[in-house]
Amino acid sequence: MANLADSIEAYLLRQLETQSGQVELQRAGIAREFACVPSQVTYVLATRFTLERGFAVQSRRGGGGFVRITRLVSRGRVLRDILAATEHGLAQAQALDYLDWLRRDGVLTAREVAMAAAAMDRSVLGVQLPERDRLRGRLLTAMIRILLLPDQPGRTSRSETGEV
Amino acid sequence: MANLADSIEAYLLRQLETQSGQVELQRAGIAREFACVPSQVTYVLATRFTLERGFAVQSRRGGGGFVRITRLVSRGRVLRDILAATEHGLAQAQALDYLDWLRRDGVLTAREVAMAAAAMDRSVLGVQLPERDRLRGRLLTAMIRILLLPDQPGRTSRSETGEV
DNA sequence: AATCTGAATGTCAAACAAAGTCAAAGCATC
DNA sequence: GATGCTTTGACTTTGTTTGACATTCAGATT
Repeated sequence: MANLADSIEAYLLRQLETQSGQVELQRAGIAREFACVPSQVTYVLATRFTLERGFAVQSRRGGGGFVRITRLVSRGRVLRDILAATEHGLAQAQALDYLDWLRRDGVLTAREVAMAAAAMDRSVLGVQLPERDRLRGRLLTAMIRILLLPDQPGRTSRSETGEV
Repeated sequence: MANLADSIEAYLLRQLETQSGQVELQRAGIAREFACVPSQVTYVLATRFTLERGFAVQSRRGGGGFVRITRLVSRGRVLRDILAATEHGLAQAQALDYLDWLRRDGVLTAREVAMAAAAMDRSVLGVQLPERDRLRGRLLTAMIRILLLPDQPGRTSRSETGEV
């Protein structure tokens, strides 16, 4: 248990504990504290602070750059099932079922469902079939995930790469 | 996130808020207030207060010179541009600008914007570049179009179930 | 009128500051 | 000894800050 990645993970979890579920840090700063290369931190984020484990990571490069970790509000098992199922592709009919379910559960509004459904329509996706279902899966995952963030980060200007 | 450009942007947005949508200032003055070079202000104006984001910047040099920022209003054009995006394809940054626009204009809620933005992220789309922008264009068009259709669910809450 | 002058803003590229990627090397574990 | 996590580092990409220099304008002076 005494490996670097685990230590960094533990440290970040502690931070998340004290701040309430959201922490903003500098990759290089953490790297200095743990005397390791910055990409080690990236590794920890990529392997430990994933969607499946209930975290979202956002970041920005350049001067004043940062990495922000957010613990998602859990919506229980069903949601997790959807996210899991979704990873390996998703047929249109299935997607519609999920959306309907999410609406009844109060996770999504009717408008949001309409939007998501429109986006996942096969004619819109365009790609050919094995890949199409995968793309649809990625779309639904991404959309649900973002809505699970406790507080919508009010669009900070430029890109802010999504990074799981 | 304590970088200069963001601070200046925030300051200017506050100004715009108090004045109703139009503010006139001196580049050198702002620069003094923030203890930075004047061109820093130019940078902020160039990256944040663009036409795409719904601002117009006018200025005059020389004695009595000034910089005037105006917040534009006109949803017609944006919608038209968006719907046209299907054909031409749409870069991610451009898409975000459109969304932000629509939110300020009251067409979309913050959640809807977040959702659409998540769906259009390059990492989610996955496809390679010439096609990726086209796909993004189709997505946004489809999502917006569905909301514009008559007899779609209206823009009213989903409240009671509260919290994401 | 024409010119001078000083007060503004504009431009552009270089330096700086982050974070992201990816593959290769290192280490456990079965 | 094959497999799968970790660790490292070189390189890339994105975003910010600075400064030197150019341009433009209003008003004062000829």
